[in-house]
Amino acid sequence: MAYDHQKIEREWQDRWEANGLYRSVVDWDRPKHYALTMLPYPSGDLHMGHWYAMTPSDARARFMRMKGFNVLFPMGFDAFGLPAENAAVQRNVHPADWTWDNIDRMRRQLRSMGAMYDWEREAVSCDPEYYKWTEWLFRRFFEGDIAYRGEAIVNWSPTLQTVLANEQVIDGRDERTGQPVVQKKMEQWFFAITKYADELLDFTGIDWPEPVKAMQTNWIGRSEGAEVVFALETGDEIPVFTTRPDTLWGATFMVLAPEHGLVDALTTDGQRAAVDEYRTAAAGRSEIERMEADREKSGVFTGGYAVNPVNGERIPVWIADYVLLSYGSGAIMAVPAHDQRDFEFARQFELSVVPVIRPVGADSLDGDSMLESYVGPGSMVNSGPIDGVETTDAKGRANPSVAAAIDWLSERGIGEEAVNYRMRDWLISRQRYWGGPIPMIFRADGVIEAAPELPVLLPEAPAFTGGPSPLTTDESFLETTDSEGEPARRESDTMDTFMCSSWYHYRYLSPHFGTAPFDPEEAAYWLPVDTYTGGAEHATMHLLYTRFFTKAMRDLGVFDDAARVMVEHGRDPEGMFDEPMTQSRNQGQILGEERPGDRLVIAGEWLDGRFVAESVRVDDHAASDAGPIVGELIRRTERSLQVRTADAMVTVEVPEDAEVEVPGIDGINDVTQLRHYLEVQRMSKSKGNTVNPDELVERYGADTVRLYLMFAFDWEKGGPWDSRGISGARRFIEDVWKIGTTAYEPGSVSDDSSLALRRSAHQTITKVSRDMEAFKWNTAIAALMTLRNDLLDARRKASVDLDAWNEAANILLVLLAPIAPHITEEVWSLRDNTESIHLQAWPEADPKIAADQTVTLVVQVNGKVRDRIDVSPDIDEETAIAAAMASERIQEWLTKGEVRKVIARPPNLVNLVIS
RNA sequence: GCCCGGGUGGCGUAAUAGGUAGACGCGGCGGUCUUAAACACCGCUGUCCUUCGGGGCGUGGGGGUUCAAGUCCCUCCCCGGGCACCA
Repeated sequence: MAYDHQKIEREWQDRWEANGLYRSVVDWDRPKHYALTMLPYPSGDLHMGHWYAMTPSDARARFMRMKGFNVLFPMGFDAFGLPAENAAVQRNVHPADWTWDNIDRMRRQLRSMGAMYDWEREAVSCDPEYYKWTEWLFRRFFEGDIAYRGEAIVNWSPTLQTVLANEQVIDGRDERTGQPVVQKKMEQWFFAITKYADELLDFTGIDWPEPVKAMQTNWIGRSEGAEVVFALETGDEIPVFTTRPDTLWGATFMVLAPEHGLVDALTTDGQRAAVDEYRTAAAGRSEIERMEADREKSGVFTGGYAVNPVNGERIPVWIADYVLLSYGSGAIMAVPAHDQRDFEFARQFELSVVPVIRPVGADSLDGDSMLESYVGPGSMVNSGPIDGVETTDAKGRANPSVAAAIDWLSERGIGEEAVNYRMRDWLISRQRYWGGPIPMIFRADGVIEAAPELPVLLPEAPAFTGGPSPLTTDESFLETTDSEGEPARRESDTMDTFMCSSWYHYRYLSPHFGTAPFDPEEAAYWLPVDTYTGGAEHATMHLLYTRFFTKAMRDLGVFDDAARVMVEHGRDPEGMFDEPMTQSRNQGQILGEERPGDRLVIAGEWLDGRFVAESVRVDDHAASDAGPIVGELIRRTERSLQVRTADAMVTVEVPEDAEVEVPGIDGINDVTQLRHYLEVQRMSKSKGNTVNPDELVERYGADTVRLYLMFAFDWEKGGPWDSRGISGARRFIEDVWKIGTTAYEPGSVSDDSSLALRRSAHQTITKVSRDMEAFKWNTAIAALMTLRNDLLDARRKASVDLDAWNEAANILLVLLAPIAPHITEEVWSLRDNTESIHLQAWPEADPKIAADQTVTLVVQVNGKVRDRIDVSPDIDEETAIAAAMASERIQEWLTKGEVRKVIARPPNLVNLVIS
């Protein structure tokens, strides 16, 4: 019987769905496991990256189920977002239609994976049944003072006509489109994520990848120091945050951000023109320009002065764009002697430099002659009350000089200990149509209140122009009445789509629940998520937001009902709602395959230093002297080719009338049909290096594709696709088919052979169990391939008894079931089993059978392997040494010197040190 | 510049606690089968030397600890990711 993957996979997918094999139901008598994969955006087609992210997590969920857990493994769609609006503008389809069509297509493609998703739990974030509760959460956040309206300088994308959160801006560009972002002052909705900064820095009790924890920690950017108030001569006061209050005595000037509110009042008439000019220039400077490396310090003196509160000195106040309004108070005290930026600024504008730290084991510094700031340890000088105090490299109060300064400042009421964060509050307003409406209304009397009725539905027939959001002009949407029945206006902004994905794992529990975001009965059993997998690119956005959401929901009592149900069932709710996901893992990325360019033979002539082609011919085997230019095509445009010849890189111009010949492509050829070199990079349609999973599934079957993806890469790393390697995966699957479906006929059977096969099988159980627990798919499959090799070897020799054969074959099938669910199910049922293989208990290795009968004792002389001897695994030290000494090969080495030392690690190693 | 990963055959990768480097697969080479090719099957495959017993070298470079280092320490180089005038 031949292996027909198409028939088998289709049939089993239908049967599993029909008999509800993957329905998950609360069962308090069984341990639960909530497995979750980051939900996809319904972009249209499933690509290799989806398969790479989703099939291993499916295998993990299946493994946990066979291990005895009641597993919940849901799937859904992150369905709001910009591409739907772009499609609306470009192709005149409604975003909802475009989105739902894509979801239908992706659901079909997802089914072809053979994953164990419980589709009755599916949630789609653009469904009113879903976004009603996103709005509801916004309202709770508003009532609980987490959501607030604030004015701030925001990142405005002219391309997208919307604002973006800080996290969504990378190198001054929008992380999605790569288009520039400008600074703009606007009133918007924010979430007070900074209230949770300290709790978000605490990762105790959650098993998350170290790099993600590090990235979140860096992103939050906590720094400890003091806030000190400087009085201005105008009578105003400016609070300043500093991590080095101990260096206050060395503060010789102050710098404000150009946008700082007190700049106007401070500026003297004589400086006004210069200040205004600088401020205009700074405002026009894009974020990208401001971040250009090695920029010279720029700034302008305001003409105003402040008083250093620790010594009463009059210090000048400058403005400069190296001080950011968004960090701290937008003002700094400058200590040029001990801060490199301040030092550069001081030298640039000839401001005084006063050292207050004497370096360890060195003379006092000289402010006039020093060449760079000093930031190392030493002792305080010129610092009045803290003179002589030691200063170290430690941060905050752990540094004695900082602690002394803070104490002194607070005693006097000049300043106090303070903590500052790099992270800003989360800006969630988006000037878009295709998102969850922010359920707020602006009353005629100026009061802002929550919409009384939810959901606030998106209008169905928006007018898309490609310009500003259609919601801003849709009167039928905007006109509403407030809680007192008076006319009012709706908020026209929608919510950042990261809001939808911050709580979807709760909606999955009960996607149709009508009275709360989730059913407390389900939540009490399933929460929290036990295993969460996805891409590391979400480390500082999605994964930080979702942690914040859970904590805010907890504090607003959203989980109270679930906690009560937990108690009823004897489960302690303490700590259950502090973090959304207990364990998290990241998969790497599948990149495109490297591809050589065509080998070209080009005829033509040199003209003004350029080569102009008359004919271009593809010939993979052309000798390097077959024409004037022969080499690999590296890059091409419509009229020029870059060719790497044996010794040079040549740019060839191809006029329209040049003759192009590409064998295998009929008709008149042109340069665009030439294949250029492609290095390893991300798969993308425009580069033409995508691999279509649907085609591979049709040709090889989902089981082979799943197996290959899990075998060929270190899952956490990913790497470039290699189209050749998949044949090995297919061969393995076919061997499993043969092993399982072809009757085994024992020949001259030996107990040793039978036991050896059983040993191999039981050792495989141990390895595969350990590897699957740790997401090490490649080594789990390598172990299964070894067992396959042993089974094929046993069949060839016909030397094992039937029981041993069957036991090993069954173990192979059951261990492979999570990775290749269809073929294992089919073979299992062909072997006269009536219950699904996916309901079988995960096998336990019998240590007696798995134990090796002999092990290889390595004998080293001076640390180099000189012989190997088979010995019993429980050999004692004395016997091992004796066996080593007795070896003929070792005897020879022993003649070369005297044994000085013997190290024995029975049963694996004996090392003889001779000299 | 700072913070994380990482560097092992032609390629993807593997190596619980410092103890046989290269498991497993791809590719390659040789053979069987075939009129032939493909498939399948069998064998070999880090590298150099070899009297075919074996020996030298080998995990980015250099140094160190140890009986023993891919693994630990110091230092440098390269690649990937994150952050970056953060007071």
